[in-house]
Amino acid sequence: MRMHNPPHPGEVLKELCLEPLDLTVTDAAEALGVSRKTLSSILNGRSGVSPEMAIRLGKAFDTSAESWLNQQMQYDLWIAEKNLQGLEIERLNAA
Amino acid sequence: MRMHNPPHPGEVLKELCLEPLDLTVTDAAEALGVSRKTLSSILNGRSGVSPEMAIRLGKAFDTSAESWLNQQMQYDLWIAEKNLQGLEIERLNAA
DNA sequence: GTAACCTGTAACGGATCAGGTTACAACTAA
DNA sequence: TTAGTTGTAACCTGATCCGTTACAGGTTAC
Repeated sequence: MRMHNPPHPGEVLKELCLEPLDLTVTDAAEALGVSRKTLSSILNGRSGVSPEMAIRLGKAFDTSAESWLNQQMQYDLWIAEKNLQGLEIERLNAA
Repeated sequence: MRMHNPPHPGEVLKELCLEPLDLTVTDAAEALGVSRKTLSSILNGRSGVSPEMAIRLGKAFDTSAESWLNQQMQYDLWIAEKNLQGLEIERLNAA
């Protein structure tokens, strides 16, 4: 409800990390210790940021792994909410 | 680094949601719209809380889906950090 | 033009995971 | 004994992460 179309973490990664440093996908992937395809897939929004990838990003860019996973979470949640649109679930918590 | 052994969300779910309401696994699973096995698997720490499950939990127990996913994230991150123990990644952020 | 990169991506395969159904053994309570 | 609850094994489907290899298209330098 809160977030309208949260950005895919890959966009943020590209705009805030790779582009400012003029890093090529190839070089960044090598530095992160993953294949070029894996990083490219994230940058183009075809894969999510896994916990392990979040740790790699945190170490490489001196950020917190949590911040990357939080972005991924917001994105996944937004997708899931669209998928479960109209789902009715009875309230279980007693007053 | 911060969290020592964060609890699996299933533990929290059992202790804070099911037990206080005397809810059986069978009844809760039915109310959530998932199979008994799926819920049991989460409660016993054999499955994680997916984004869709987080939404179901949020609706059923009047909590935020984010809170469930955050717990799952902390747990996943803790596991991933153990798996990547000793991983060295060169710092890429220019000063 | 040619060579050297960088890039996205298709096409494999492997591993893991969420989720379902069915079925069974164990336990508890009426 | 009978009924309800529970964990879980077995099996299936679909999705996702990651890897390698290979290709086509782009850019840049010579």
